[in-house]
Amino acid sequence: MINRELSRIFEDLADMEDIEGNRWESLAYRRVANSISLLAIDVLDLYHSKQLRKIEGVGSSIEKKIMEYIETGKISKREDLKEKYNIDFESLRKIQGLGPKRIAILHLSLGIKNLDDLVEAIRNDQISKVPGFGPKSQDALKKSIKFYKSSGADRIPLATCYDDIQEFLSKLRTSGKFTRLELAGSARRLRDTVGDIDLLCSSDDPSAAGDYFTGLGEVKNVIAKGETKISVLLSLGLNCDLRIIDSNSFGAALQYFTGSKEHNIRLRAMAIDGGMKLNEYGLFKGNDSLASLTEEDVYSKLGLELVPPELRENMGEVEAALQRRLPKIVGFEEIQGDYHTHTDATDGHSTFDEMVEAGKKLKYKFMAITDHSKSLKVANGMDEKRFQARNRKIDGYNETTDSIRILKGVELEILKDGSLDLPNRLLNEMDVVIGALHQQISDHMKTNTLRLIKAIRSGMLTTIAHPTGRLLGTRDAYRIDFDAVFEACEENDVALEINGFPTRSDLPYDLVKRAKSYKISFTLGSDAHSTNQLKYLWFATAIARRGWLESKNVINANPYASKGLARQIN
DNA sequence: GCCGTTTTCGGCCCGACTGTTTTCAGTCG
Repeated sequence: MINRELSRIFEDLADMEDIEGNRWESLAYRRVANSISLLAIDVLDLYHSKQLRKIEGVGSSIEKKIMEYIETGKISKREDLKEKYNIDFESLRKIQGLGPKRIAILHLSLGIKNLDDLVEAIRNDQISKVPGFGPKSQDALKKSIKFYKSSGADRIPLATCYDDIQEFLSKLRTSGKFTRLELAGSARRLRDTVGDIDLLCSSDDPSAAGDYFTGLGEVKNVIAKGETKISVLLSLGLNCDLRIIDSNSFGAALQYFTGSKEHNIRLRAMAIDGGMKLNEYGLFKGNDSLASLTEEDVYSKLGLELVPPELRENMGEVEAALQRRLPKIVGFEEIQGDYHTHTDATDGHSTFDEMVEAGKKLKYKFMAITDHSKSLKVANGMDEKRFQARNRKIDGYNETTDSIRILKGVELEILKDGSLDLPNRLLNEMDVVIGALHQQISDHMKTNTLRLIKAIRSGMLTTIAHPTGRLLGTRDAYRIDFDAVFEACEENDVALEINGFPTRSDLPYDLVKRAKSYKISFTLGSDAHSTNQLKYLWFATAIARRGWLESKNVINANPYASKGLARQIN
């Protein structure tokens, strides 16, 4: 996958154009760097299918640059600028407080090219003597470098920190220092990964509230502290911004700080077109405030339906809201059970009884037990004999209770040649057959795609498990022609899984939205390997919401769900 | 360099905070 590399290259170009004073080119490059970094699909595949222009912000000039990069490994414009600015922007830009301009000043005055040079210059007390810098700047840079080196990855899966965030929120709420406190930013939009935590509050005594906040035990370092904005580093390794807001403009502020940036830019441009101005204090016409108390007011005065936070990505939601055609996205409370769980019969850590009890406690109407098939040896995958015994056990259990129905399931290996890991006579007994690629993945798109399509056409699968195979921060999506796979799913009544396991989050939301344009159903699964991981079903639901799915698209939200076979409802 | 329910040209979001400044530029979100 070349996305990360390309995204870095355009950031690099943006930095150099900034120094050159070409503000708008810089803006264009930065936009493209951002939209490429959000893509789950390989830009290389978009190149092959001649769809580069479909990437947000890619016009003719940037399209040419991407093609040049793929065909020659270089972009001449960048090579030219690199002659002039031989600087490692990538590492230097990660230091808080260093932007392109200040990096350029340090480069011109001290010859600083990279992080090592910067550390050396600080050690020699050279920075504080550069015009525009001073002792405070030097000290701040020294601190930033220290924090950069001690911190790990910049974004972490939402599901791995969401409990911590909620706990932190509830501690703040019960402190009595705030009249209102809300989560904003990408965590409120339920993006699959978060880079920092944005909080909004109002208080009768803002200054005392701010002091309370910076004095918390969870706060490791205070980065900035003003009257309305405080920025800190939390001990759980995330930055946290707290904005202190007048309660009269809470709705406008909540809208503003929930983002996304791209969504807000669209809204503010709309405001301008209507002779208005939108900022975190409200929607204004001249000096008159038109809306500020609630988010709904702001959207309404702009002529829009209230857009759910999960959809605010500038991916068509503004147009839909304008035409009052926003989807009624599936509700968390509509999800009646889990389509993907494991037990200690294979690689899980909880027993069958423990998992079933936990499902019952969660008031699930159904739960599919989908242990691995025999070829996945590392997970102690089960053969036909073991599955038959397991199926009899499930039948026996279902006789004893009406409160939950346990579905006979399997996460089935799709073998290298696209054939299936277990015989049809066994698969016909199953309620849920989730076909999965785990082993012997090819670098060739065609090979992977044909392998999947052959399995889909077998007539035995109900669902494709974690379709892209990506692991957040570890492994990119497999190279697959997703449109061809979606088409095959549509033709053969096979559903797509949305896997809520934190490092998977697969399908990613943008591909969910793309798949929705086909007549495909979706199953949500936690992929829980122990009872305490069943909560990941909630995050699968979050992805479904971000992918614009309605309850009719999601089998788990459907009265047929407990009958098992996904193909029954298509 | 991109983009279009006014526009294929002329715009391009907006404000807080910081440090180094005598009024503002750079950075950040």
